[in-house]
Amino acid sequence: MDIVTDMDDVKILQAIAEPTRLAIVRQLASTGEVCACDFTDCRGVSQPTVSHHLKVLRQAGVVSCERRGTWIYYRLEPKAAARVSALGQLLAAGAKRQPKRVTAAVPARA
Amino acid sequence: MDIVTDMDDVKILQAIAEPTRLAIVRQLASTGEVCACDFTDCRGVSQPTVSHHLKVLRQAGVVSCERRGTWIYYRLEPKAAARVSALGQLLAAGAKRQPKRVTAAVPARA
DNA sequence: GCAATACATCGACGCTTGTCAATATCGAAC
DNA sequence: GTTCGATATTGACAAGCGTCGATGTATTGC
Repeated sequence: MDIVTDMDDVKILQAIAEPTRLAIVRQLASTGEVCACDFTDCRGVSQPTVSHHLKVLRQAGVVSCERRGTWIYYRLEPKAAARVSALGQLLAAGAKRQPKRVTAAVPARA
Repeated sequence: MDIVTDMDDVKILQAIAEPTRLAIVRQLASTGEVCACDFTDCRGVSQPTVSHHLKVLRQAGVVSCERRGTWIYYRLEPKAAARVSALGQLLAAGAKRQPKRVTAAVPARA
């Protein structure tokens, strides 16, 4: 029950690749835990829109929530954060690699 | 000329958040440099579609290309890779943070 | 029970995106 | 210059996405 596919990565990235949702995630990363009502106030979007974005983030496994009385608190999901971190390091390592040129000037398939 | 906004991050994430483009980027990260024609073969999409995806990645600053004769070689752009890496580490650090609970059980805006 | 608050869902609307067939452009080799 | 292979661009289409107003659900406190 721990298999993770590439499609999960796409889902996570899609969830983060939107201005409002990235702002939400950034706020969660800096604050640790945020009440849903705080997102509604800080961004210039309506309450249903915030709720929709939070649902997208939830379904992608980027955030999780916990109800405490009237309020619902959101926090980052470590597994998703780890996936993004791993991908970032993969890309950074790949970009550092110097163009090898070992493969002559001919495409791989020849 | 080195200012980088949050919108750039969104652009980069949007570019990567698509199955075919993520596969392209992953291949670039592992191989270091790939000819455009190799993408056309490996994925189940047409040549114009690959060209379109490469354009999106180029405009987002995720990849750069260099012409060598008939072929065009693509590679990862270090700056974009660094941005993804930085965001990933930010999220990982934010997710590790234990729910503080210092803010009682009342939302921030009170 | 009722009213009030916080959040989710629904339905509809424009806008964007991924895809392809057709066509154009560019460089190499003859 | 012409032909050929590699890549880019165009135009069109369906599908997906972000947004909001209206409405529904759930919890608290009276």
